[in-house]
Amino acid sequence: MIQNLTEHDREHLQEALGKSGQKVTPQREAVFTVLLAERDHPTVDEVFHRAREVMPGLSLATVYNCLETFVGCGLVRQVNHERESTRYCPNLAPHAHFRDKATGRVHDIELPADVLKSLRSILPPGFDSEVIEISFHGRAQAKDSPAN
Amino acid sequence: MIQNLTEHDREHLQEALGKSGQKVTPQREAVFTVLLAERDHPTVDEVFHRAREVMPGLSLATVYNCLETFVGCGLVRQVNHERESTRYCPNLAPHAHFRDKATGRVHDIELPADVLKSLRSILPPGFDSEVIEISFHGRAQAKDSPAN
DNA sequence: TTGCGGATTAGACTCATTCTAACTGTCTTG
DNA sequence: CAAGACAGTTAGAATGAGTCTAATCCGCAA
Repeated sequence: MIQNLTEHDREHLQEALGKSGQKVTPQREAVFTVLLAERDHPTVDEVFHRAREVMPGLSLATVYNCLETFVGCGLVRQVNHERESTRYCPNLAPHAHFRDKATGRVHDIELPADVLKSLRSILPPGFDSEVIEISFHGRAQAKDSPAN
Repeated sequence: MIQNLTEHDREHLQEALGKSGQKVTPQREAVFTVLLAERDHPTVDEVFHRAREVMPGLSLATVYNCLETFVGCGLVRQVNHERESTRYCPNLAPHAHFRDKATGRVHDIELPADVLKSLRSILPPGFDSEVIEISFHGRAQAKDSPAN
């Protein structure tokens, strides 16, 4: 089920970690692989269980550590909805999130540059934003393949 | 410091509670008063401490209950940022939130109808959203009066 | 006056996340 | 090779926001 990383993804991992002076470890590779394998915005716990199948000794603390590291070097994004468990997403393109009320599933919604721009424009002068989070909450019609 | 409710606000409270079959109680009035008095997006704990000054016997559980009730009948909105404590906001007009990295303070950012509309337009067909949350995270220049 | 039901209360509990301290493995330098 | 340094990993304890529970309170109706 969980494939190995492609050469390309492995380099991506290596480069991002390297830039902030960190190394590729088997654990980090396993966690990263899990994130890329199924892009369904898993929680830490879900990542933990999936990665365990491949690396049984892996500890929960390490999964937290890896994910934090990845976020720190820009490899993945955190997704928070209300006070639910944090989810992780390897999609780095600007996008919003839609959480389906019925299933709890999170879908990525593409965010066109002009919309992003108009959104930035509502900030009064003096406000300088690095991160914008946009999340919708509602119902999605069927369509069970998660929109990446 | 904490004024009594204006007649207008009291009616607003009464009406909203009444609509969902609930009553105005001294505790609810106190909590609501606190929310209106200082619109700085307080956490539950902050609401608790402020309301205590006026009603010393008030319990934390009740503050949670009141706030949940208010959210349920549309009197206030919850504001979540990452995994920090939930904050509460009596501003019902559509608006985004800006969290100042330096101070942690949350500012309301007016959200013009056309921006809101363009935002809604990015949802693919089949996605029906009831709630949109937009939050910025960055630095705000000085200006210590919270932009309501 | 009795009883009902919503509201309130204190404290126990949950559970995601963070912290701590010990351990591992690798790299360096002597 | 030995010794130290050091990042990374680990299990389990600690934290803390939020929820649950069971007892109590209070206004009102029978």
